[in-house]
Amino acid sequence: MGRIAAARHEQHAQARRDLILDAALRVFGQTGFAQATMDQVAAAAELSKATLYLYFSSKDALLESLLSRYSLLPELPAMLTALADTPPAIGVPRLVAEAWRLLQERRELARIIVREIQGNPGHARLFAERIGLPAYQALAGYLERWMERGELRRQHPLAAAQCLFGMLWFFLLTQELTGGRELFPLSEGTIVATVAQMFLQGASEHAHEPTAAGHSRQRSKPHGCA
Amino acid sequence: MGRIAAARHEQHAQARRDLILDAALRVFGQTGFAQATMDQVAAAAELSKATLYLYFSSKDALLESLLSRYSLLPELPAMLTALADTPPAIGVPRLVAEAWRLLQERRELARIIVREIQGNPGHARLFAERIGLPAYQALAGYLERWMERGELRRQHPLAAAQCLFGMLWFFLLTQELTGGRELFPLSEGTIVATVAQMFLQGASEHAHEPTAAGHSRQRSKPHGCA
Amino acid sequence: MGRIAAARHEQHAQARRDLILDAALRVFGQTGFAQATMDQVAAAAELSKATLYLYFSSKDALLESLLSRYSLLPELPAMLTALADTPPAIGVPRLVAEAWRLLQERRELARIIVREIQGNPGHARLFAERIGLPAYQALAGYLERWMERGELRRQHPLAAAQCLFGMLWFFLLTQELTGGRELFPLSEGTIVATVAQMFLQGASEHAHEPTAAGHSRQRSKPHGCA
Amino acid sequence: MGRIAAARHEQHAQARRDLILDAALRVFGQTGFAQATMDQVAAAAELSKATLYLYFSSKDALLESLLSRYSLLPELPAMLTALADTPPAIGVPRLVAEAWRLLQERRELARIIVREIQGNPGHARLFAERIGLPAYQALAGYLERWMERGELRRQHPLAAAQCLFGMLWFFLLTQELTGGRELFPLSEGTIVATVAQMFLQGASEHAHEPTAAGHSRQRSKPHGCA
DNA sequence: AATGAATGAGTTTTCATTCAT
DNA sequence: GATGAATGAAAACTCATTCAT
Repeated sequence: MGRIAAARHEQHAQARRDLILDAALRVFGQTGFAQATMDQVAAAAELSKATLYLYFSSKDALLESLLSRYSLLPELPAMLTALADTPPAIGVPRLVAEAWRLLQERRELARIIVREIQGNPGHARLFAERIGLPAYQALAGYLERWMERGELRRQHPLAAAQCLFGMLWFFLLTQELTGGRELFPLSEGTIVATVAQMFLQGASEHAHEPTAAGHSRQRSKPHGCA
Repeated sequence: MGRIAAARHEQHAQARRDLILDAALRVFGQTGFAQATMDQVAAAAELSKATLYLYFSSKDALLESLLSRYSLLPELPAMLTALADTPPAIGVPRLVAEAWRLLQERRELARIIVREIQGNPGHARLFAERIGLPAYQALAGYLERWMERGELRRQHPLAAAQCLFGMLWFFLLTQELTGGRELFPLSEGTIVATVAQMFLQGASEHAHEPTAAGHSRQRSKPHGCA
Repeated sequence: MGRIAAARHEQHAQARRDLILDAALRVFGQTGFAQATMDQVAAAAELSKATLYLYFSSKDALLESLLSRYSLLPELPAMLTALADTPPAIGVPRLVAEAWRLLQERRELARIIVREIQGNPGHARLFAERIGLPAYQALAGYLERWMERGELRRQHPLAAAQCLFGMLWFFLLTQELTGGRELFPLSEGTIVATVAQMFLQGASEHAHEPTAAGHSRQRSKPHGCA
Repeated sequence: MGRIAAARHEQHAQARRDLILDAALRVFGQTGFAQATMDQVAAAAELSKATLYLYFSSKDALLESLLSRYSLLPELPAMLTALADTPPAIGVPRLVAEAWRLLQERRELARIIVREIQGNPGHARLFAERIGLPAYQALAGYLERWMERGELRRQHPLAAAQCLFGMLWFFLLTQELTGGRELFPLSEGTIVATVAQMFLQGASEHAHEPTAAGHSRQRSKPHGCA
């Protein structure tokens, strides 16, 4: 097989893999990995079941590939680099809006991750290392930078990042769960605004008073007023 | 069968159901509902497989019962009633600490809910109505009361409640995922403090300035000051 | 489960195992292990396929059990002990006749052994150690005893034993192969007599002359006659 | 297509067929026909799987061809013609040595024959007619000739031939089975000598006395001797 | 009430075979 | 002539569920 033929070959194989992964994403996302059958995936890919096995050695390998290849928020690091000099008051709302949009688009993958990662240490590690950590670290880096500049309160940057993701994730989850928002009819705008605001200023009317949460770190400003 | 015998009978049946549900909780939580087998449940309950079917008509019915009977945070309404007059600065940290503790205890159920609710509208509705909403509404009621008293910023109380749960949930999730916190080594104290603080004051150093998130609601710069 | 129940239970399980092994013996012997399907075995045992798996964990395990449990000529050692003092001229023909009869009865197992043992070192070793060697050694012991008494020519007793089995085996094989002896229409009597005679006296009319096979052992007798 | 082109064409096809048969011989011999896959054969022939089907219409046809084309001991008739006037005392040992050598070389084919012929009447007939019988008849002819000359005992010549082949075959089998003669460490020389000797003179020290095997044929106590 | 035993309906996986290029 | 790609048909194995005791 000549070089050109080999290249065409690999191109075709890649296209097939993508086609199948895409079908699997839909099917696993819909039905759950364990309940989904290879028949369903084959039907979704419009291929025969046997063909799947030309490109993936087993059902498990297919899931593995799915979790390896796709990522939830790969754009996040770039996004945060672009926003590096945008202060949080502006940057965080933008970030939240964009992340929400992307998560919405990828709810299928998100569903799979949530369901299949638990109880499988291998997948969990894969996820943590390849998807979770990069996103956390990118956001934590941004937050830390603005902590240093005095715009954000000093705190554990990874923990803060998790809070932000947690709110987003949970809204995604409840939107998902309620299928068609019958129960919690929050508009997309409300969600994004609430998360951004909550992340920046919290819920208190009088911010920055010492709480009972045990932060001894004394802060001077608040009621100061010259 | 006399009345007394019938009562004894029902008592026994109830004990059996509980025994089985408890076993199922452990097995499904560990292995996932779909992957778990009735054999595993029977072994965990130290009963024969056929006996399970005396008390639950099917594997699905068992899950159904599990989701119906157990609740994640049934104590929450009572807790919030007790805290009704405790201001958020004190009440929220307490609430967070207690909720975290309870969620930790019930991570098995939490895992099942996360995995099995998705893609099953029936389960989702069940969860939302019997577990989610009560908790949200109890918390939202508390928050609303303190919004009215001017201690908390006015905002959609259900959305705010979701933010709080989202943060907690996500920490629980990541603790779970990473199996033994190798990757995100946050102490329990840090988690609770971070969530409480984030909920109350957010991440900003200078709180309560208008953000770009588009809240036109003008706020009278806290505490006047000239 | 009481002791009696447990015993009844084990008894039943053993009966089932035997039933299945017997069916497998017929099916594998007929069709060959690889070509045979578990459906065929199930049908032969008049059980459902799933039931087979209650008693044998896999198709391979079934074969394994077959080869472990059944033996081709387990009676041989006892037979030879009984014949220990019978001189070869009488004992060997009896032995041959009996062995032929038993092999005929067990041609199914013999077929399986011939086919499945090759290429599977594990099975080969199992066979050699549990079936082959015992038979060889029993026969070799008998032969050696009569070599010492001067009734049999001194030679490698294991090799001699193999010659005897080889002749029997090959007749069995050709009878098998030709299905209904159309091609080699040898009566049972002819076969047994031929083998015994060949083993005892060989084919030569003038026995015991030095052959070209390099037997330096000089023998005096033959044409001697003073 | 001209005559020359056609010839070239046929030549090429024949070369391909041989290439494939050779690969199949190795693969089937190693793995067993049923377990072997066409992929393996293709890989061994360094051709694509589809190409195999250009030259053989099916996997079965390939086996058929194998059994038809190759033969175990096609040299035997010629060998025996050459030895026709060599007396058994010399001829048989030579024959045995040569046959053993050839069988060793063709153990792959021997293995296939042993395994695949059973249970397939078609193959069995093919083998018997094309491979077995010719060899038997050639040997039987040789034996018969020397029976007539009084050098060999009168007996069923086909049966005697089978005895000889049986011993050889069985040694081949056990050598095969034990993989590397760990259990029966017989040298090639011992095997050949034992078989030849056993065939010629049997195992008895005092040959040619009447045995219990029921040979009514009275033998005149070799060479009278008063 | 409890359970050992049995199984039908599926699921994953394999492989001989075909066909467009 | 050769082959990469595709697949229908079948086989091993599983498991929720039933039933006789």
